[in-house]
Amino acid sequence: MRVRLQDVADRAEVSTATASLVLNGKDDSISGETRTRVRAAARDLGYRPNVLARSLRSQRTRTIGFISDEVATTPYAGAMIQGAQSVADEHGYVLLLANTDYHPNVEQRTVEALLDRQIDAAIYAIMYHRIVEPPTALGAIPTVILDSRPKDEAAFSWVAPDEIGGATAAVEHLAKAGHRRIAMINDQVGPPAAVEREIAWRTVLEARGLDRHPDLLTYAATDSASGAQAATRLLEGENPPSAVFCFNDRIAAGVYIAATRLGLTIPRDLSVVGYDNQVLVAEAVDPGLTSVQLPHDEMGRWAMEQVLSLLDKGAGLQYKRMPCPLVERGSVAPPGQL
Amino acid sequence: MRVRLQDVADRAEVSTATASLVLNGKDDSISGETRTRVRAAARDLGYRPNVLARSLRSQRTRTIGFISDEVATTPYAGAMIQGAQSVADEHGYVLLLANTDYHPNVEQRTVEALLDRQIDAAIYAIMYHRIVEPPTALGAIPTVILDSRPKDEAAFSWVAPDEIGGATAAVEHLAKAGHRRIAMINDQVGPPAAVEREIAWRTVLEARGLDRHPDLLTYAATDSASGAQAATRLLEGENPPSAVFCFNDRIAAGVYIAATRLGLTIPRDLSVVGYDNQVLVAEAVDPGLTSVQLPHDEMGRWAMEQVLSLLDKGAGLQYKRMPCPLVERGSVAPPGQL
DNA sequence: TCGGTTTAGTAAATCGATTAAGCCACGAGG
DNA sequence: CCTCGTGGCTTAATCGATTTACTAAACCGA
Repeated sequence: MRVRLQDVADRAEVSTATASLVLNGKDDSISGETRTRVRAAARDLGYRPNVLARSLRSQRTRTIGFISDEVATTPYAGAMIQGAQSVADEHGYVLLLANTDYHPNVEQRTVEALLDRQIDAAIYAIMYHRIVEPPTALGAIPTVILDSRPKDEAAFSWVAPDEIGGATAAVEHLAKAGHRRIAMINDQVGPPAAVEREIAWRTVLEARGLDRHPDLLTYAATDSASGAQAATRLLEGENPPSAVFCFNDRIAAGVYIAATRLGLTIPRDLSVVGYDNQVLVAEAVDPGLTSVQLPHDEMGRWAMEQVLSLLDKGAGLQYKRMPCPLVERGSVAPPGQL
Repeated sequence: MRVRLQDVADRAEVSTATASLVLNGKDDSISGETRTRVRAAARDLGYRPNVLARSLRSQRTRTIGFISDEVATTPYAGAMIQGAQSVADEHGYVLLLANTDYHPNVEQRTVEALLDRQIDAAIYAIMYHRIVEPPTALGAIPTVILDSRPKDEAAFSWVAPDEIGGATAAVEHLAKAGHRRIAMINDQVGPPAAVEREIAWRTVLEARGLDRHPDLLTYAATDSASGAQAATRLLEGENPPSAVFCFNDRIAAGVYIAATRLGLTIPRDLSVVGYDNQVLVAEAVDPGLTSVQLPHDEMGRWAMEQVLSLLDKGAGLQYKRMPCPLVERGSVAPPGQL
């Protein structure tokens, strides 16, 4: 059996009250001699408090619920969990994991399972496909939304990638290299990220007076095969672009495939920029893919910090667009003389 | 404030004992009329038991600790967490996450944080780089080792990929396509997985009487740049292989890069098989990479099932090598006439 | 009518802490 | 000599459930 406070108290020949007071540093009114006796007893027995019992009394569990719709499906979630977990750890908190399986009923059930366990607060990490509306049950505790925006932006703290900034940097990078015909292959499903990246792309073209022919915009599913198809359409069209900005790295990989099949060399004949900076993809292609990094770890950290300050300092709601830095590899060069 | 059992009891005009008995189905000695009253009260008030209080009494928290050295670093962990989490969920259990950061002190600390929270059991998921020795503190509760083997194999249940089977299938696949000079690019660090895959490769070559020239084996770091270097060595040697079996998909991606630079076409001039089946990599290259799948989800599920049966049925220790199926794409063809 | 068994429910202990309130002895002040 | 204050502890209530032991009333057959 585990050592209880009672055991410590017995060994030090004091009451549990005294033992508790000493071990929690509220020992103003305890004599130095007793203090040492209690501490020695605790050390000798290897006493560790039962957090359950303490939490029941204090009404705080130092546990944060992490609710996610795809803990595993993408490599994304991992980095966010990692970030959140490490901040939690620094503050003596722990993460309780839940999974919604994209299903409202499951979500309802798992959120309740967390609340039943008296989590102090929650992080609702729904991948950035949509505007979310967290289950009402979460209204009972501080909740921060991670990697997405709530329907009611004033009701929750939230953090999401600065898509506009990231996409702008990507397109500017191409423009600065000298490209005047910069195409975009966007996600055909049209999640918020896609909408924002497209706006940024369009804005840069306008601001710089670049070619804005409608053929320069096309859509694809977010896998490399679809990306290759879309790129082929683009490159075999009447006025092929000299650079392509892709919704994600998988599509960008498809652009590589299409380019190679058409006898084009990257970056000599075609420059490419991706999004997500999936190292696995970006380094699997040759030359390495220049891509915009999604700040998953930072967002996870920010979310947890925000949760804790909501909890400890009773701070107010906040939201943040986390910068998405451009990671340069070898897929961008000045346009060739075609 | 949350609704307590007391509130339900008050509303139904019974004692908390009766309310508890009814709500837990131990109502043999409670009249039908009272039963309905209690249940109605609970429903009306939306009563949900406080799991903390229950756990304190019952000494079971229905919580499993998931200890990992890289929750996020690889996309692997996600799938294992996912598998474990979904089985846990089916049984009304919940996952408490911890992170060792590869650091024994941190590990010690976080494991204790979990034990302080009275987890019922643990899964110790250390990525398959090494033979592990879980912290002794875990001896106090049932523990299953996931994706690796314990130093003392008889002390824990464990599950790891069947590397021998997977690698054998990969090399056999190449041999059956007609290749007689099958090279291997292995991980230069030499984790258990590398050792086993190399044994399997060697065994198939021997069994089938294929070329076993020492030049056919070389080593690389597990990224694509190093893979490309190693492949270049191999292909520019005196007797280049017609097929390469790679320790992982990133190295395989390097092989693609090297082949292209040398003017070789995959699979016409060179067949390639990878390991890990990282979809992101395997589909980013052209043609798609044939690769051996690591059964992360299945291992996660198995580990959790084992944990729960240790817990519920007091079952005995077990271990399992989970099969690694070969996923065929387009990177293997019969050898050309060189 | 009486002892004995059911039936239906309750009081109270318990899990392992925290903490407000109270008690006792001793020394100082009036 | 009595009271008051204070240092140094302890007692007991509390958090929200579960569960054992017990009671009170109804019932039952002789």
